[in-house]
Amino acid sequence: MVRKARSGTRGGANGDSGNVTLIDVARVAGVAPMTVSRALNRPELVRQATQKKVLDAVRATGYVPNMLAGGLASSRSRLVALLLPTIASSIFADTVQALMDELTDAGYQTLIGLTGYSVSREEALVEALLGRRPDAIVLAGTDHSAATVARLEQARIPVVEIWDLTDRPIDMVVGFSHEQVGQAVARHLMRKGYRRFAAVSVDDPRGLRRCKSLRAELAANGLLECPLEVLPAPATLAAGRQGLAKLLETLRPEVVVCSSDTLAEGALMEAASRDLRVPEDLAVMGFGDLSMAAQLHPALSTVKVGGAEIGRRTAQALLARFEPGANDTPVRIDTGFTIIDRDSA
Amino acid sequence: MVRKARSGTRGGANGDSGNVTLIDVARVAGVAPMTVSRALNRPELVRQATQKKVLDAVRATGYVPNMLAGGLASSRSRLVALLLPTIASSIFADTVQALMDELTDAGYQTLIGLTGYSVSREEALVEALLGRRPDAIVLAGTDHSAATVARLEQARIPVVEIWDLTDRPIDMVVGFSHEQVGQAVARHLMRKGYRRFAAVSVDDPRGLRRCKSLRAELAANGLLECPLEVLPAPATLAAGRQGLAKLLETLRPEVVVCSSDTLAEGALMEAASRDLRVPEDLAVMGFGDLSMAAQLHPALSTVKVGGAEIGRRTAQALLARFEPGANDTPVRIDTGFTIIDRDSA
DNA sequence: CTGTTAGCGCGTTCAC
DNA sequence: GTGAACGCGCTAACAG
Repeated sequence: MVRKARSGTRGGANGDSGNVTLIDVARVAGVAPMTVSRALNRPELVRQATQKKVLDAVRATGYVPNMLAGGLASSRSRLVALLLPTIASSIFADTVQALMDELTDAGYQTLIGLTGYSVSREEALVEALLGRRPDAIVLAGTDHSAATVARLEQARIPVVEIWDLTDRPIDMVVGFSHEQVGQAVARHLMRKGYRRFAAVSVDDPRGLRRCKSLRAELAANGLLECPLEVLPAPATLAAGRQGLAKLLETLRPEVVVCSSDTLAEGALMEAASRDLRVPEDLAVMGFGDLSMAAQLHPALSTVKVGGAEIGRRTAQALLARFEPGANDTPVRIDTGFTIIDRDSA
Repeated sequence: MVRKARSGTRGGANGDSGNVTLIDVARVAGVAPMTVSRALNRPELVRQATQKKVLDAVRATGYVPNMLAGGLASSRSRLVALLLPTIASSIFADTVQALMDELTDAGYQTLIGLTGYSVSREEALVEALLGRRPDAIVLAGTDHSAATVARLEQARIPVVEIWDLTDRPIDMVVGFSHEQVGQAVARHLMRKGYRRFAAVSVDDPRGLRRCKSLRAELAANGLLECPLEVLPAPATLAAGRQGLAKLLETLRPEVVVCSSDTLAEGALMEAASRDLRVPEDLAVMGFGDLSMAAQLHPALSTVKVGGAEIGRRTAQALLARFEPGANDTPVRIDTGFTIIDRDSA
C-alpha cells in the first residue's frame, strides 16, 4: 500500500493490476509464457492469430512488461547512461534532445547523471549508473579519473565521449577539437585586424582549453597579452556582465572572446550599459550559437557547433553497435564548427 | 564482445570482471553471499570485521552491484521517472537540478522522458517508463490522457504532478496556480495604469492558461482587448522577437506580457531594434525569472517562480514516502510566485 | 511456429 | 550475527 488509490476512475476493463505478469497474460491468451514474450519482442516469429490473442490479453490485463526482469534475463537493459556537467547550461540541450529522441524511437531509455563539473562526482555516478547495467554510456568530455576509466573499460559496453576529441579515447568519440576552435578564433580575429584581446570563461575544462589555445595562437603571433577572466560555472548572463566589467576596470580591449554565448550576451549587456558600441568600440565573440545568438544580435560573432548533430550521430553509432552482428569498428567523428561573423566592421 | 577492450590500462588489481557477482565477492571474502548483501545494504547488521572483509573483497574484485537483479528481488528499483515537455526550455532546469541532486544523494537515480508537449507521446513514455518499475513518477503539468491517468493509478506508486496545481490531482502536486499568475499580473499592470495590453505565448498549456487568465481578469475590468500571439514551442529569443514584431504590425500596446523570460528577452531585442524605449514606449513583462532576467534588464518586470523549490520539495515528499513506515498523507504544495517589478515608470 | 527447462543476480524469509 | 533455500519476472536454448 504505497499510496492511496483514488477510487473508481475510468471504468477500465481490469481491476487493479499493479502486478500483472507475463504468466497472467499467457493464461488469459491461452498460450505459453514464452509465446507472450516472443509476441511482444519478436512478433515476426509468431503467427498472426497467436499474435492477436496475445495483444488482446495484454490490453485486457493492462500488462506492462517488467524490464528489470527482462534486462536481468537477457543481459540487455535497453538503457543508455548519460553523464553531463549540468542541465542548466543549455549548451548541451540540443545534444540531449537529439540523443534522447533517437534512442527513444529505438526503444532505449536514458538514465542521466549530473556531475557538476566534478571529477569525483563523475566517478561516483559512473559506478552507480553502471549498476543499472546500461547497454552503453555516454559522457561529456574526455577528462576522467583513472578509476572512472578503469570502471568504464571493465564494464565492456560501448562508451562514447562527446563534445570533445582526443587521440586516446576510451572507446568512441563524437565531437570537435576545442584547441582548433581557440586557434581558429584567434586567427580569424587577428585577420580582421584586432590586436588588443581579452577573454572571459567559466571554469569549465573545455571552455578553458579553448581560451588557452586562443592565447597560444595569439602569442605565436606576437600578441602576448590576453587577460583572461575566469568565473565559476555555470555560465549566466550575470557572469558575462561581471566578467567584462572586471576586465574593463584595468583594460581597454578591442575584442573580448567569451567561452559561451550566454556569457557573450551578458557582455553585450554590460557594453550597452556603458554605452560602448559593438563592434566599433568593443567587438564580442561568443561560442555555441545558442538560441541563434548571432542572428539576433547582428553585432555578435560566434562559433557555431553542431550540438544536435553530436547527439544524433552518437545515437546512430550506438544503435549500430547494438545491432546483432555488429563489430567494434572504432568511431571517431569530428563534427567540426563554423565561425559566424556578423561583425560588419 | 561488445567492444574492443583497450589493452593493458592502469595495472588494476583485477583482470577484466564485467560479470563479477555477489557470489564472487562472497567467495573472495570467505563469507556467504547473503552476508555480502547485508554488508552492502544494511551495514549495521554486520560485524565490523566481516564488514571489512567484504569491502576489501568488493574492491579487489571491482564488484558493481546489479540493480536490475536487486530491484527485481526487492521490488524497489531506486529509480524515479521524470517526464518533461523538453530539455530545451530551461524553465525547468532549476527544478530538474534540485530534484536530481536530492534524489542522487539519497541513492535514487532519475529516468527522464521528453514529451515534447504531446499528450500521446507522454502516454507512450509513461508506459515505457513504468516498465522500469520506478519507485515514483514525476510529471510536469496536470493535463494527461485518460489512458495515462489509468496507468499511473494502476502502477500503485507515488505520482507527483509539478509546476501546476489542481483540485483533482492523481496523487501529489507541487507547484503553483497559473490562473493566479495571470490574474495577479493583470491586476498589477492595471494598477500601474496600463490599459492597452498585448500578450505573446508559446503553445504550451500552462503558458496559455496564464494568458487566458490574464485576459479574463482584464475583461472583468472592462479591458476587452488583449491580442494574443501564439508561437510554436519551444520558447526562443527569435520567437520573442517575432511575436512582438507581429503584434506591432497592427497595434501600439503599452505593455506586452510574455509567457516566459526568454520570449520577453526576445521582445526586448525587438523593441530595441525599433528604438522603442522600455518601459516608456512599451513595457515588457516576463515569466520565470530565468537567468535573473529582471536583475539584468532593469526595465523588465517578471514573475519569479521557485523552480528549485519545486524540485526540492518534490524530492522531499517522495523520500518521505519511501521511508519504511510512511503513510500516504496527501501532499499539495503551493510554491507560489512573486511579481518582480523593475519598471520604474 | 510453439512449449519446456533452466537459470539471470539478488533480497526475503526463515533457521541456526 | 550469519547462512540456506526459494522466488522475483523474464528470456536463452533447446526440444517438439
